[in-house]
Amino acid sequence: MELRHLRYFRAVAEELHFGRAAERLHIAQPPLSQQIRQLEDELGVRLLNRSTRRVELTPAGIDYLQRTIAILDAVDAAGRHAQQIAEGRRGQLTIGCVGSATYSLLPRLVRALREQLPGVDVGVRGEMSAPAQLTALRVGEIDLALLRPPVEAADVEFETIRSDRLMIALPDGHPLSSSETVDVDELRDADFITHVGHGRSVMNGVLVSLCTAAGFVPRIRHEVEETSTLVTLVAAGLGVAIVPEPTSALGVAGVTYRPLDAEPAEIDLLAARLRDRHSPITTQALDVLRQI
Amino acid sequence: MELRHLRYFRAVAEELHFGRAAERLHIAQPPLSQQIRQLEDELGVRLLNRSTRRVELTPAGIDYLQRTIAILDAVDAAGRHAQQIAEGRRGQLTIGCVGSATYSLLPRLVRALREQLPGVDVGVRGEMSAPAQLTALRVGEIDLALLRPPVEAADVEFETIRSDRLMIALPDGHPLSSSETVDVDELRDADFITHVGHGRSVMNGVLVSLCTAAGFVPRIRHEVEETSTLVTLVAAGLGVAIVPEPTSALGVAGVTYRPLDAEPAEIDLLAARLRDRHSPITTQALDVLRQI
DNA sequence: TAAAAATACTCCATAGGTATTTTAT
DNA sequence: ATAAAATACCTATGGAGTATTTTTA
Repeated sequence: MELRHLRYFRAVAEELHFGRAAERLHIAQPPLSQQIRQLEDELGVRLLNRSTRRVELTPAGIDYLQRTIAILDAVDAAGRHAQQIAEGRRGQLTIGCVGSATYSLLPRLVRALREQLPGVDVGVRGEMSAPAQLTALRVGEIDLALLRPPVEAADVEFETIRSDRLMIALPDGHPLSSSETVDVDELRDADFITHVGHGRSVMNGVLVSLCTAAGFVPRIRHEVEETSTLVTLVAAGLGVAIVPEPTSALGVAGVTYRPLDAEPAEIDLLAARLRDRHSPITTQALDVLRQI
Repeated sequence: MELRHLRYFRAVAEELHFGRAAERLHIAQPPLSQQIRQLEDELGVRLLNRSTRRVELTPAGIDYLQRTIAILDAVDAAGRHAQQIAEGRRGQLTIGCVGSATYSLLPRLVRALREQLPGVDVGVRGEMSAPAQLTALRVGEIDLALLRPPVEAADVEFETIRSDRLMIALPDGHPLSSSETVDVDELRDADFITHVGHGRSVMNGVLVSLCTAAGFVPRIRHEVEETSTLVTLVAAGLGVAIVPEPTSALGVAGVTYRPLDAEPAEIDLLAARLRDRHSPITTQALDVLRQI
């Protein structure tokens, strides 16, 4: 049996007329009669009661027609889905994200993806350090990483998405909040709150290198896992923190942000994916990401 | 596209080897390669990544394989269902039944049908008079009727299923319950409870003809719609009733049944269906009915 | 270099066309 | 008498076979 038989049967069953059905199928009537008979012979079931004056479905034919339509639709749907998957418009996508973009860029990206790629099932893993994201990429835990430099990995492909101003997060009423901008030098005596360090957090490295350039070693009083914790501790007056501008999107009360006078004064946000396994879905996602 | 493409794709996708798949399909390898390429070209999607050393499914291919298997299974299922419908082993069947068999034969029949024709969806309309069943047959409300003679209808086909002893239903302690059997003559002064008459109930006709043959007119005190009501009224001492033996299966307390001495002493139970529209499902049902 | 997929070509089975017959109203 | 399905027969597309080449691990 072939789909041809089903397509022909559907036409005859819907037209209830071999001549018109043949016309609709752009074939002559005799081969249509033959194919229908072939189908019935193969099934061993009469699907149509026909005289020269009337064609009608048997009970078995009524059921078979419904199933035939469902099958033909399923064949079409299978093709469309395969195309969508090949184009990256359908499937699973899990995105990793550093803490400083988890509450600003990431939600906007997810919203845009849902809108522009409705067939894609988007998963999210926020508050991941850059090294953790590289590992997650390699083991397939995430398909796309959003992280900050410096990162080195030959098997990963990077793309700069945006550059974020470095800010100093101060408790409300802190002496330094009176000035428009804050110089790194002015932080010589400050207590710092950072993400846990030793190469696990990029921002920790930024803090150390900026202070070292200014000729002092930062006094780190608290190390935290999550950005939300970091900002909350600042609000509680336990210290200050250097953060990329989007962190302010968290909107924790009691924190004042001031631009940091430093060189460099900005830090990039990168999108990364594995160099091999260039799945079309990550390509589509990067397209959407660039539009934001 | 044809089912051939799906069958071939399934084989290759499951074997992940064109040579073995071709063997499994009993064709040579080159035409298999051609058909797969044809499928991919038609879809515009690469389903398999292949080198001379390794064949593997693309993400689109993985999805397409699942759908392919579902489609091929659906094609098989459609054929099987059509066959079952043609054999009367699948479909809808509604059975009408007179009151006196509604509580004995009918439940047994339904149980047997569920067992022997599990694909058949059995519906039931009990407590129907013979004329009502004939009408219901004609309008397609029921497919099979269980009724008692006399019935005349040229468009309906009858088959005698069984013969039931006529009984007299008496309130417990009724004088006549002391004898083993009851003669019609002894009922000359009895109050009768019957189904509503005037050709609507066969048993009503039986009562009248038996009494007329014995030379008296029965005193009918109550006419009821349902057999259960009839028996309940007997139990309440409001009168006696002539019923076919299976009515006793109702098991209402306070009623004594005695064989009736009459000519005839039995009444047939018939199965009936429309003479045209000989659906296979009613044929199957009659087979089951005969086994009971 | 060896295993396996792709290519090149050939052949024939059968889908589809044309002409005609049968059938039911 | 006529419309429409079935039958008979013919044609040619394309599915499948054989032989060979290409590719990559």
